[in-house]
Amino acid sequence: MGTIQRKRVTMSDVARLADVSKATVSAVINGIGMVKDSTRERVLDAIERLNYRAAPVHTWQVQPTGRKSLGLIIKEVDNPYYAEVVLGARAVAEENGYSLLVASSEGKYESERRAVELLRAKGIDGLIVTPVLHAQSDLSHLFDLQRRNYPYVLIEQVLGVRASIVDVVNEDASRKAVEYLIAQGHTRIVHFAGPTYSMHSQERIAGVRHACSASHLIFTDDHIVRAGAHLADGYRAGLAYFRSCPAESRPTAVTCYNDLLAAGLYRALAELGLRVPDDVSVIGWDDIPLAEYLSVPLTTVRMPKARMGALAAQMLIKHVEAHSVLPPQLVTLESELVLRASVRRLTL
Amino acid sequence: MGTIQRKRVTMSDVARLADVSKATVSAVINGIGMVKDSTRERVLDAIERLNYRAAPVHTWQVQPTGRKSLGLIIKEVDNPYYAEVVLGARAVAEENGYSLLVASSEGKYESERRAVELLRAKGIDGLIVTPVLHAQSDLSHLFDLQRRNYPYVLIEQVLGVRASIVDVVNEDASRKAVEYLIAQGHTRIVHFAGPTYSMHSQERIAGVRHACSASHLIFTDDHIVRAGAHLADGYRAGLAYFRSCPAESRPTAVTCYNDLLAAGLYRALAELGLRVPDDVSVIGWDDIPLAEYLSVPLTTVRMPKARMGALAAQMLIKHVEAHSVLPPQLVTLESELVLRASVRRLTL
DNA sequence: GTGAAAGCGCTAACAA
DNA sequence: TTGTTAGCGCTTTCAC
Repeated sequence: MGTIQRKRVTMSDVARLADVSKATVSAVINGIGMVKDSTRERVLDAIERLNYRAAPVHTWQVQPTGRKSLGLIIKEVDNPYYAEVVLGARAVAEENGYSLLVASSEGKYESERRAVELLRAKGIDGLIVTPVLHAQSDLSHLFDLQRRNYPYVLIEQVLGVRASIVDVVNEDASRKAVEYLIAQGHTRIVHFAGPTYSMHSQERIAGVRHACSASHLIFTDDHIVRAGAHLADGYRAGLAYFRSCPAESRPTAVTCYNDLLAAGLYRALAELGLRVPDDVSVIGWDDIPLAEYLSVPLTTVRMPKARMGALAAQMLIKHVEAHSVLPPQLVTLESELVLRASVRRLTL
Repeated sequence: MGTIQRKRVTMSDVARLADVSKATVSAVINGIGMVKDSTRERVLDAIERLNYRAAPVHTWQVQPTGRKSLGLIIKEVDNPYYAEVVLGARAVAEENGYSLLVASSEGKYESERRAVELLRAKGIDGLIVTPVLHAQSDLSHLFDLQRRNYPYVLIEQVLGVRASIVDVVNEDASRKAVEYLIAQGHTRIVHFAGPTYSMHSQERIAGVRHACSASHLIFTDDHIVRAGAHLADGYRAGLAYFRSCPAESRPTAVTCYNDLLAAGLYRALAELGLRVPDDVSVIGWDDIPLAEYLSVPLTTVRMPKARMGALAAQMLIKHVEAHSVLPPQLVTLESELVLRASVRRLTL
């Protein structure tokens, strides 16, 4: 009663209390070998009495089957974009006998750092990271991995790290999207921007900016609306922006950091009595499954989400299973503009 | 060249090649203590040459800060329902200094089993599981946890396991939903059912069935359409069902296993020229964020998703940190019918 | 700065 | 069926 646990309860404690040897305790716990029922009872009872929990065993021998594992650190749990990336990575992992463990940084550097350290320390075989953009861009946790010769792959570029990377050319896609809008006769374009912790967000802004200036369109910081990454963000930003926007200077088209933003914007526009695409054209990014199921199917820049995850997993497994240190590998994928019904051709 | 690696490369090998002691190698890897630059170089070089990867250390001492961890096994990565559960669990975990690791079974028993074993074997401190319904209902992996006195919490009931559980009364909610439809004058109700591996799916079917029979409504197996859990499933099933359904016997209302199904159904109906709610009323389940952003905001049964995750995490942490074995705890939450625009009042 | 040696909690091999 | 013993790969004193 009220006994204070000073030290971790160990297998020896259990053995002592049950009056058996450690080996017997081990046998009971792992359900191997034959142990007399009465003995098992005693052991189990001792375990409960002491609240004993076996310490993880670092089985230095061949990994027991089904213990191979990969980690994946994403940035937003509730973003279908990452869901598809996870699914792609998971498929490849399973194919190769690996289990996939996912952690999310939710855009916070500290969380990412802790997740990286945790997964490595726990003996997960390798890591895929979608790194958050950080003010001071502290890469120490990644350098730490390098030092330890720990296999990892980055999804999304991060400057200053020599590692294997899978990424997409974002600027290119932005250009295509904006050029398409311009070709349809749009001249007043606004961009709803994503979170600052995302490199993709930055690249998409830059892409839109360049494409506009290349076409001699005016695109200032006023044409960038900081929105976010979720449905509610698109709704809020859309409502605020279009409410305070005089009808005559209203943008004819909006490009959104992602499809979720676009879907939220749809609703805001509907509430304001504005129709898509008649009054406002909308372009999204990612091509999440929802995009084609919206009331007005969404024109969007398709990211090869599952492919990115799959490729990263493939690369990672190669590194994990290599008998020697492999040189970093860089794969860059293309994105593609998917034309649907959310953009209207303007009469000139 | 071509040296075959017979055994795992160990720290001793590195020490030998670098001509230092194991302690020095350890110091270099962990970046602690002062090591002469030239020595560090030699060690790092040896690590690379041998492709050495430090084995996970089972630090029997106090866990280094930021190593506390919880595992959560979900059933579908790309289902916003689980995203919310994860978010709820994650928030509580972080608050208490735990990192959350997520694995998905994708509805497959084998995956669940492997994930459970992996997370336990790797020394994750505790587990939350949304168990898949399995034909033979093999619970051995859960009993294994019991035997090991390993802390875990179930989300969704599973028969025959004495464990801490967080769940929702599904049948009740089904009844409320159907009674609401009936009160609105609906008499021809069809249910789009979810995947067989989900207990919730079964319960929702049963709930609808009971509610109908309680109101002397005809509800046979013909009124159950096996759909699935995703947008595409709702679309496919919707298209198939309503296409082959003579107009005069067309259901006036559809209840869907989840909101995703409902959203997919929306699109199918639109393509068939049927309007929601004018021609067909729709009720969903879960109340995912999307529900209120649909073109016709969806009436749905709200599941306390984040709360379930949060509560499970809270319970789990209590078990993990308890100094003695705690008795299983059972929490049952209520769900709530959220009235939106997708159900029409029928004139009689 | 570095090395030798002790010890961690556990499993495995073998003897009883 | 059970106990004894010998490791496992790593970190950690503590001399040098």
